Amino acid sequence: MKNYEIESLSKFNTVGFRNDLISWFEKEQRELPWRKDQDPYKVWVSEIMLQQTRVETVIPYFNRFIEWFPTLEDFAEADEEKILKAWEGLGYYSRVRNLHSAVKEVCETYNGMVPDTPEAISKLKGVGPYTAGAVLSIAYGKPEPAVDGNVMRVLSRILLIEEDIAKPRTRKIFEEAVRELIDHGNASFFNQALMELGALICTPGVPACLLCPVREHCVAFGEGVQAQLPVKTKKKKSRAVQLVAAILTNNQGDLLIHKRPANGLLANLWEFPNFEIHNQLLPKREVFQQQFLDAYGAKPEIGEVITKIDHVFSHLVWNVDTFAGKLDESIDQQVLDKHHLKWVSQQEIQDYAFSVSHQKMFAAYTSGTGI
DNA sequence: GAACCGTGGAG
DNA sequence: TCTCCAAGGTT
Repeated sequence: MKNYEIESLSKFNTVGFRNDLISWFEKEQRELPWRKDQDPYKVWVSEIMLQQTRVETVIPYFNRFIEWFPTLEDFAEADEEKILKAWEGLGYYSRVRNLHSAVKEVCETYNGMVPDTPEAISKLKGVGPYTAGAVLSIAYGKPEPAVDGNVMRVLSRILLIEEDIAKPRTRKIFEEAVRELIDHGNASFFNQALMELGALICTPGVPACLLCPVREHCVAFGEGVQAQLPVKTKKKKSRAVQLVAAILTNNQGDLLIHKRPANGLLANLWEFPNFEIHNQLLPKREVFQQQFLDAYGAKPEIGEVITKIDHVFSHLVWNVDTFAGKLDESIDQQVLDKHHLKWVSQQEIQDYAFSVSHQKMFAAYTSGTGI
């Protein structure tokens, strides 16, 4: 049953479209590290990394990841600190924790074989409808749709679909379209070709239609409306959060770091002690001192601001005033453990995964000059 | 369904 | 500077 009839699909030259699309892909596809073989583990890792992330960004992370964890078993056995370090700077860190959990599940429940059915693979943590279809088609050749932003943009133009692609329910319309169009003999190339076309030719804004291998099939191009598609409503703007942070040293020159909670923003990553500023009545230095004292029972000496950081997340902004300071009085080990605090040397700090915002603070601290 | 969850690059 | 975005998923 379908609740949306795609007008142009009845008289659409499906076979011609498939052939033109796949022929183009065979000739023009980029050489990418995850295309060297069809190891389901590597395909899976690449698809998770590529979620909301550009190919050029992913390439070095993928190569290092496979060096560190060549097989599914290697990754399953890795500790949490190491997997977060492998993901440091990539963003959306729940991806790697979910992947780790799912890979361990595959080792225990599926004897180390990545599932090859939609039902089984979709139950794995972090594997949604797109990733399920991508792994099934690319690694196993199964004719399952893998509808991402590229596919929705490309098909919205080819088939002149004007549904709002920002709405979750719209994805189902495109999945139905792909089920009609997909090449059952080469689902892997068909799905990859749709995405590659979206990345290289059928781009947002003004697409390169003169270079497009399937423009004769494209309804939007025929009507000259390709630049108006896809229809996508805007997201609302993010809120700002004021923070005060400090890089604190003790008498041995060690640095105080804090492990973030297991859930929420930047979960399980390390950071320098920081607090949210709710009301701006006191100088920020004193806000930090007071909050630190209330939280941990010690009062640091705080120097000058070493850097002001505006860090943009997907749905909020941090404005962080960062100080350098000293903490002469020692904090009891039990208190450190309870609050997930730790003293580390400047050498040891390299082994801990930090968010980019805190890497910026540390860079300002080590460069000494600040600002 | 809307909000949450990162980052860096392009226009 | 600002907006949008890039191979989404979870709650």
